[in-house]
Amino acid sequence: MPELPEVETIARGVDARVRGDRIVDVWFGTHREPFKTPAVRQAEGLHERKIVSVHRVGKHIVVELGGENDARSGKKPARTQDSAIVAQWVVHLGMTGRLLVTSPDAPVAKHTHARLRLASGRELRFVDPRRFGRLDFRDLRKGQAFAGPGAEPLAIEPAEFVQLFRGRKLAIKAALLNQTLLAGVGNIYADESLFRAGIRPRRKAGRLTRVELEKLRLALRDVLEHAIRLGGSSVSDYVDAEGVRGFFQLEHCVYQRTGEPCLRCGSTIKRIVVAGRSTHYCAHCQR
DNA sequence: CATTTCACCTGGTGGC
DNA sequence: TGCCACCAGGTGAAAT
Repeated sequence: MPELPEVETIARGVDARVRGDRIVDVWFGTHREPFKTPAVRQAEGLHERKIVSVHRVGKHIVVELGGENDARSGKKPARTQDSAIVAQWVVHLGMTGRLLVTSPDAPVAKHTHARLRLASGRELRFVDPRRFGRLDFRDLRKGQAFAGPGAEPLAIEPAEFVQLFRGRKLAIKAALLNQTLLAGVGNIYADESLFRAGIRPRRKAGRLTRVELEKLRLALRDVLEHAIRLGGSSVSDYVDAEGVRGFFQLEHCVYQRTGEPCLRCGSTIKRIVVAGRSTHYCAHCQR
């Protein structure tokens, strides 16, 4: 489901609704859980924490947590140092994951794997039919702070961008999808940015010129920023934290437009497979 | 090490 | 209506 613009949209929406709230009850499903940290340990760590903020790192959603969760020992939670971040809940949505803020009496969707009841009465729910998503709890006092791999496509400078691909023999499309190089780019925005930069997906990453790479960096940044403004791409079932669809799918130039005319030159959009992923491009506009 | 392939899942779609 | 093949926005382990 989600690439950088969708994850950014969701993180902003969740942040707006749960920032400052407190987790008062935690429920995890048990059926082959998509969890990095065992559900029991996550539930213990999340209980009675304050949600300080929610933001995006690459395709990950990081929930910053404060407060002492000593409710289990019967003591009242400490209120003084609430805003100091002591832990993180890291959510990766995989292909079909959703992070939803609901009212407590909203019907529980099939494939709901986690429910966090909040002091405000709302619930934060993780739903993921395909179970490619991951949930992870990190205790900062144990030095487990989350650091996403890869550079941020919205912030990377020209020289660093060039350096990422130097000497690499893999296809530029495959390189864009590699999260340890750039974090957050997936299949849609790889295809769309390569179209806008006029570069064929199968070109070897290390053979691109400095000028081409700068065109690509700017195309990627523009496409991602534009998509964020439109709330992401709703290709099948993607929705934001409120269940609202995005609109960038209406602006796709090549992605899932196989056989249709190129919006720029009119020639037919082709579909090939690169790095095991379907890849869409215009053979006339991309060289 | 760099790169490629494939398994992991459920669900939707379109052909017959 | 049903059955089946194929496709799907992501990763990371295993193979090359």
